[in-house]
Order: sequence, then C-alpha cells, then structure tokens
Amino acid sequence: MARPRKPLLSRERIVAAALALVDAEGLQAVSTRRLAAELGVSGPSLYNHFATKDDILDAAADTVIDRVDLSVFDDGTPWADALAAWARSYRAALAAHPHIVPFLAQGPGRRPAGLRQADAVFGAMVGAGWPPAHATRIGATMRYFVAGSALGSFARGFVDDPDAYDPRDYPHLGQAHLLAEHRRQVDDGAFDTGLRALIDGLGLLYAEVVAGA
Amino acid sequence: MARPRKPLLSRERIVAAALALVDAEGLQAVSTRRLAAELGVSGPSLYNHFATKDDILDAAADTVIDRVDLSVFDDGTPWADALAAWARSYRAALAAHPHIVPFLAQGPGRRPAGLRQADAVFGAMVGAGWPPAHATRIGATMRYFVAGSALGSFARGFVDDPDAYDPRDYPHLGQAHLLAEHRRQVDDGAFDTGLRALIDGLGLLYAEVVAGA
DNA sequence: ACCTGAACACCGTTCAAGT
DNA sequence: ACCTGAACACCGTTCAAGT
Repeated sequence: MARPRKPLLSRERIVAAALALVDAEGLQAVSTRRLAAELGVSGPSLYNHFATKDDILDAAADTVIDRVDLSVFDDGTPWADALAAWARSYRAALAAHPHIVPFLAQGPGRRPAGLRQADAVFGAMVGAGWPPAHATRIGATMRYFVAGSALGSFARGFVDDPDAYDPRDYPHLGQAHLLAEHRRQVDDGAFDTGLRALIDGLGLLYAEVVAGA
Repeated sequence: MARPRKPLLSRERIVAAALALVDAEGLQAVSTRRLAAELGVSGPSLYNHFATKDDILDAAADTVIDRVDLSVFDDGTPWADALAAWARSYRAALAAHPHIVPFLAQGPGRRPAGLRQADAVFGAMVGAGWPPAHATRIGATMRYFVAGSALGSFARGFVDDPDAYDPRDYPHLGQAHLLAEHRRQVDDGAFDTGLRALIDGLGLLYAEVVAGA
C-alpha cells in the first residue's frame, strides 16, 4: 500500500505496543518484526519513527519511570518521609512492569524521566539542609537499593527445581527451595527492612552532618 | 577433522574464554560463533559441553560471584563489620568484571555461588542472634544494594553528550553533564554513604529486635 | 513523509555425518 | 564422545521503490 494518507504509526502507538508486549510476553518476545505485526505494519516501518529497537525500549522504560510520584519532594514532607514515599512509589512503578526491569538495568540510556527524578531528589535534599555532595549520594543510594530490589524481586527468582541443589552444600538453607514459593514475602520483607534501615541510618548521618557541627 | 583423540574443549576453557571475551568487548560480543572462533572450533561444538549460550554465561557469572570473600562470616568478625566487609568484597568482584553485571542482573539462574553466599550470610546473622526471618531479609537487602550500585556504577552511565538534555528541564542539576566525568567518584561516595547508613540502620534495628525485648 | 518487500549480515540451535 | 558443515528459523537494519 506504500504511504497511507494518514500515518499508520506514531511514536506513542509504538511505545504503548512495545510496553504491552513486554508486559504480556517478556523482553525476548519483542522483535521488530513481532512488534510491527502487533501494530499491523511491516518490520522496517518502525525505523521511520525510531532509530533503533533499543530506542523504542528506552522510550517504553521512560514511561514506566515517569509514573513514579515525585510530589512528596515538593509539598513540605520531611526529607526522610519523602525519601521513603518516593522509594515505595518507585518500587511500585517497577513492580507494575516487571519484565522491563532487566532492560532498565542495562543502563540509563536516553531516559529523561530518570534525570527528572535525580533532579527532584537532589533539590529536596539540599532544601532540607544536606550538603550537595551528600544530596547526590543519597539519591544514588536510594536508586541502588530500589533498582537492586526490583531485580532481585521481579527477575525470575531462585531455581524452582528442588533437585537443582543439594541441601548439604548449603547447611543453613535446608529448605531453600521453599524460597521460590515464599519469594514474594521474603522480597517484600527485605524491602521494608532495608528501606527502614537505610532511612534510619541516614537520620543518624543527618544528625551528625547537618544538625550537629 | 571430526573428533580429535584429545578433546579440544572443556567447560573450563569455554567459561574462561567467555569471561575474557565479555571483559574485553562486552556482552554483545559474545555469540556462539564468535566464542567458538576464539577457541579455535566451530560454533556447534559448544553444544557438546553446554546446553545453551545462557548456561555458558551463567557459569562465567558464577566464577565472578565465587571470588567474593565469605571468610568474614566464619572468623568471629562482629556481624556488622562482617556485612560491610562482605559488601565491599562483593562490589570489588563485580567491579573486576563490569560488563557481565547486566547479565547477572537478569536473574540468579543456575549459579551455585549465589546460594553459597546466601547461606553464609544467613548462618552468620542467625549466629549473631538475629531471628531467621530477619537474617534472610538482611542478606537480601545487602544484595539489593550491592547489585543496584554495581548496575548504577558500571553499566554505562549518564549520557555523555551534553546536548542530550536542556538544563532548564532539571533546575537543580545545572551541570549534570559533568556527572559523566565525575561518575566514578559519585558512585564510590554513594556506595560508602549508603553502606554506612544501611549498617548503622541495621544496628538500630538490632538493638530493638535482639538486644532489647 | 511514510510504508513496502527484498536483501544483508548476522543470530542460537539442531542434526546427520564423520572418526 | 566430540567435532564438523549444512540447514532452520529467526534476528536488527538498510535501501530502493512506491505513493
């Protein structure tokens, strides 16, 4: 049919279809031909709107990050509570699209939402009295923890096959295979415990660096 | 030449060559044909020793994790110091092979070293008096943080092209493009700050959960 | 400007054939 | 048992051709 009078595709439609496909069938289901088929066009058509396949996935990942709630950094919430609320919103945004997390992990790429996030955290921490160098590190630290927990949690977990390991090799993990079942609870618990420890630890540092001196 | 009298390949040789190739040229340089060429054989030969390409990369990743020093969990080091030493050794092991980190992030797969690690941490924390549920969470929390920081640090960082973002979009990150340059320092600082906060926060929790009650 | 089919240079993996 | 070349069913991407 060659060129239609009204474009069949748009960046928005492509990104939405890519994210839907990732959600439904996982990252490896996304090939340019498959994605194009999903959109009712042929493979090369996508290259009229994006330079590469990775750019498409970057844009999809950006829409995920863009749903993270940053309003707590702007509404007078105390810094420690704001960090905790942000971390929970961040985790929830990733949990809503677990299959794209491993792609996100491959590097920030060209994703403006990540920068907006870094900017909001940095501004709020400096506003709360943290020295700029600390503000940068705090934002990064929280990202590390949330990203790491998302990977550990949502990326497929421990081997489900109990025969995969001999309990004698892991004296303390006698029922380790149960972890596959109870994984979600372990992960949620670890996230809560770690988040609390991080925030409390930063509170101690704040007393020393900002309130003290 | 068909079958040689002495095998040309072994799992060890394949894994070593795979890790060397990942280190030298990155994950995407590893194709079965390329890896086989590096070993002086043809592509399909690898399938006599591994079922899939991912199994090869899993084995390579396992050798990386296997270099993490777990001795601090067995030599009477106080639990908090042991956790910190382990985290630093873990980070150092990943930093030595930065290009394999994104693969590691795709899930634990079949990597016994990861289980040995979880077992050692769990055993030491329980030995220090932590309730088992907490011991599990602490191990996971630390893994989240180290893995997240490795991804944030070693996976290629912020966009290096200053034109990629308009400073007006990120009011607090005026010289954000400098982050590319100073990234290593920021990452190391964030790791130190985060690790300290985590350990200190866990210390508070310990006082409440174990020492108190 | 935006879509198409054909084509290029790859992939991971299977398999029959060789020793 | 362990290697080979040929083959299958794919890839991401380019490009000339069509409107």
